[in-house]
Amino acid sequence: MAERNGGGTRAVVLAAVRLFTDAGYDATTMAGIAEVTGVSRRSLFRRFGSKEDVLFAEHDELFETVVRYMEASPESPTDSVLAAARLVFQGYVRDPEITVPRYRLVRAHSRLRDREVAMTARYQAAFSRHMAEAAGGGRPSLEVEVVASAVIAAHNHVLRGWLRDPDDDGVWRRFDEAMERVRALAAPLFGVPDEPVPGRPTRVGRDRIVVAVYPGDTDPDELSRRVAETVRDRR
Amino acid sequence: MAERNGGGTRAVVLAAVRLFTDAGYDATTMAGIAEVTGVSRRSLFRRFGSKEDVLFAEHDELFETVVRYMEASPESPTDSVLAAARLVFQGYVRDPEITVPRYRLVRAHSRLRDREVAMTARYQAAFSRHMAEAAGGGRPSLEVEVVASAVIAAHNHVLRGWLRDPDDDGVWRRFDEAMERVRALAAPLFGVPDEPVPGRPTRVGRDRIVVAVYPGDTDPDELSRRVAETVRDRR
DNA sequence: TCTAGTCTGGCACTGAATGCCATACATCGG
DNA sequence: CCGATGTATGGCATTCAGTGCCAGACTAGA
Repeated sequence: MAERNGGGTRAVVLAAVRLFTDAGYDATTMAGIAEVTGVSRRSLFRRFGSKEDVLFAEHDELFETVVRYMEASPESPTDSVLAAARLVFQGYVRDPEITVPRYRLVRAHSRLRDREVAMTARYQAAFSRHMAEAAGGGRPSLEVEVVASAVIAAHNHVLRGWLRDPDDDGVWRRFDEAMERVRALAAPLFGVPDEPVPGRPTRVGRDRIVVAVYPGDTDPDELSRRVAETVRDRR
Repeated sequence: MAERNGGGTRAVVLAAVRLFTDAGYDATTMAGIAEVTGVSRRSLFRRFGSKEDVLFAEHDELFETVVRYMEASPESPTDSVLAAARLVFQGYVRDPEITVPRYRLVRAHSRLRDREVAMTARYQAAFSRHMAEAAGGGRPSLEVEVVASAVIAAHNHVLRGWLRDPDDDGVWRRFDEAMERVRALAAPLFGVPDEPVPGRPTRVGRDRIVVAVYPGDTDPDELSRRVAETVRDRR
């Protein structure tokens, strides 16, 4: 047996990441990780479940944390989802020692890429569920799922930028901007009672935004008349 | 050696699906599939690559087809993406013999679920790339990625409904409605030059839709005046 | 007919993943 | 202090996915 040193989970993950990046993911065996860390091969499987899960162990913990946080959040469903996304982002940015090399590995191996994608899908599902439950339970509506996917897409867009250049300073500003744009996108979706009927302007959101949707060939005078009418009605 | 019958790829897939649903995915071995289909174990791996890929072989073909179609499409990038999504949907609906039992398997096994999710992520990436190239190349912008994710989310929303109840008639109507809503969502994102500035109405899309975004407390008269003005300008 | 290229099956091997059992260790009631 | 109980660990054996290698069958073309 090798010497007893790297017992901590995080130490094992770090050692594994180092092996993966140095020798290659496929070339690194669980026996090799066992040898380096001093943890037996069998125990590695017990603690992490699989070779991939060694690489994503930290991320799994993050997921648990974020979901618990989101479900306990007192804010509106949209706000708690956005806050949760911020937590996820923070989980990455705060730990570049693992997330950055992992990103490189993920880009190179399609199997790992699938695993990473699956993680974000889990977040998306959790976000959808959270918003659906706040909206009275049942299955997530189309709007809810679109918003959840938009949050994830925006998150990943900014995140990938950071992963390519972890020294960039403006990440947090860009992240918050992206989330604000998603919020603006989401607002009309939730405000519309049934569906955005073309030709019928609809006041949306208690006090934030008005959105009007018309066929492009609507007569301008007729259009402005209808808009004014609707806005006045609900004022 | 077993008798030489199920040589065709589709026949192999169907046999495998049957085995998976009858005996369970984990309990079914590649040797078992080889025995039933009369194709040798070695050839199964050569043709499909892995056990999972047997289940998703048809889907991989579909992906190739859809991407080729989309890239050759003469329509606007948004339209060709929506048409591509329609093709994907058709790929599912037209082949319930495989897609429906696969859905059940995917729901039960997290590994297969990850694989399924990875497929939709591939579509999303292809959609993003297509729109990004049409917009002058380079990396996909935030807007492009959000729209691609919304298309996928809407597609999956309707698809899951159908997979739960494949006998439902109204699928295509609901699919087209969902896509129209995504189109309405996408229009303002692409039409606005920089970001959706509150208070400045913007004409979007050559001849389809007008969307105006304002702060909720905008004076109704001022609002209708601006809308009319903008619409007239670009007419 | 000979040949080059392609597809297939059989065989052996690596390595991930799991079940089983024995052991070390910590915790707690006596 | 000690035995009992629960838990984490290591070692061992086994199954099975996945791959490299080689031999034979089949096809197309000179």
